[in-house]
Amino acid sequence: MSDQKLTPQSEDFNEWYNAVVLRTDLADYGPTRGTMIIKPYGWTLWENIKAQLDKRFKATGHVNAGFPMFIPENFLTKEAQHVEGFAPELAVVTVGGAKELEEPLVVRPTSETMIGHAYAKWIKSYRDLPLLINLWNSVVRWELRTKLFLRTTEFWWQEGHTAHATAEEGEFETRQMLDVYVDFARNEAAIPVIPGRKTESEKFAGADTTYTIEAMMKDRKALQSGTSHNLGQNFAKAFDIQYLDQNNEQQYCWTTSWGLSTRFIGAIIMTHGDDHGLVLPPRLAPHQVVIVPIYRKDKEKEVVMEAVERLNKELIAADIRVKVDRREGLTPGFKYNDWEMRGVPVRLEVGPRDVKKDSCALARRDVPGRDGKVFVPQADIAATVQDLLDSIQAAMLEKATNFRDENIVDVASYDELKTVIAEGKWARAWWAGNSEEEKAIKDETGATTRCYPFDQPEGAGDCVYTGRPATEAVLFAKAY
RNA sequence: CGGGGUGUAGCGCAGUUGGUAGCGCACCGCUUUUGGGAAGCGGGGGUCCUCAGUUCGAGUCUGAGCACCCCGACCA
Repeated sequence: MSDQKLTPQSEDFNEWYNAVVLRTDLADYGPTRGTMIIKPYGWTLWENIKAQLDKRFKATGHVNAGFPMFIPENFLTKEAQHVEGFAPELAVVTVGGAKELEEPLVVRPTSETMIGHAYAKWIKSYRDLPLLINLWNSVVRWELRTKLFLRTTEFWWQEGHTAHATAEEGEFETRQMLDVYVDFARNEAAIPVIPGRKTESEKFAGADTTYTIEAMMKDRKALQSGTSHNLGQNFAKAFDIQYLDQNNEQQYCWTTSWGLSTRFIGAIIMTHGDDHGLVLPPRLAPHQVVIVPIYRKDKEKEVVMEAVERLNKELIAADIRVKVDRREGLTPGFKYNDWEMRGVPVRLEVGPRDVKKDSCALARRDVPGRDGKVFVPQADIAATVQDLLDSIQAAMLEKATNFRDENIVDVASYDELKTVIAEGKWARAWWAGNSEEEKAIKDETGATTRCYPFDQPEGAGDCVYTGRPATEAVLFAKAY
């Protein structure tokens, strides 16, 4: 339960974040370093995220499956880039059933290799393609520095894995699934992500191309919130995923993978949260409406609760996720603050005075305090609340979009880039540099390339760092 | 894995020259309260991070170990 005020974001964003996660009961620390217990409130949010994504995956022809958590160690070594990328962060099991294992087992950091093994067995002919499978699971990466939701040793996610007959189909799939993430982020989470392509140095280990959605947090740091990889034929060759084409010739498949994790909860927290706590987008919030009854004596309680139950039923009947706060011994004022901290989009208050007037109070979370409170008739409450939820959802997206746009600056020189980054903003610049030059910029400014955004400026220009002719602009920002 | 810091009730902390552990919040009970973070009274809760040492006696002194946090390097 909540007690005192939170540290304001402006004072210490990091402390604000940790306190919000713990005090709103989204998550807790696990007993071993870097692990996270996702509590029911956080898990319900994750379930709502899952439902929206899963719906979109099914609509694009994908099916779910379950794959083993233990991967034979030699699988990881088959794709050169992949091993190099993941070797430092693997958890390895060497003992099973009290006996030393013949071959150590890697706890999956991601399932490309296990999928490669299976797809090689399953795919024989062009008739078996495309193969479109998604996994909902958890993976383990031995991170050195962890933070709840953003980077934990074990995290939950979905990983899609597909195999196709042609390069074009593979690329189409990779882009299509990034579009799914963009649509989900914007329309369900009210997060105006920027889709784009990663530079060479920021690519997934083993991918030809990595696409990303980048989100701007309230401290203006960037958060990579979902990725989609075109794996080309790299894994197909490493795992011998071949099919016989119409001409009776063996061909290597073209594979993709794409993932979005519980990190996205961190994106929601840091995109919308304010000094009062969480602000959850109505479409994903575990509770869309909380009803707080107000009464003093038993006689008041009786009439108030009668109205509360009636309103509750009407909202449930309209498929609105509603919770009645029936806790005794807490003042209404306490409950207002409590649910505000937990980010519930709409609070509905009913007291004796409302009962007399057939009214109730509606408070919208995106406008905290008394300012966001209006009195409305009880009649047609479901329609009134639904309108309010829609309007909150839209307002949150608009606010986040404005914030994002105000904090991205086009820069024409390296000096300008340094200034903009030092101000905490993102810089968009013409770019024709290589990985070493990216590294140099990171060392000097702390900023990394986030992506070549799909939304590009007109024309061409000179690279902000090297002065070489550039045809693409890249986004620089400090990132989580 | 480097540099710094911290380990005492669920959380935040105090604990004097070494003398047998306390405060606030939270929790439980009762009473009065309840339209923007209520109050009184009564209660429960501790391997003082671990191990070893010094001492009649260690939360306090010594040594070793462990864990966590912050800052860097590495990463969804």
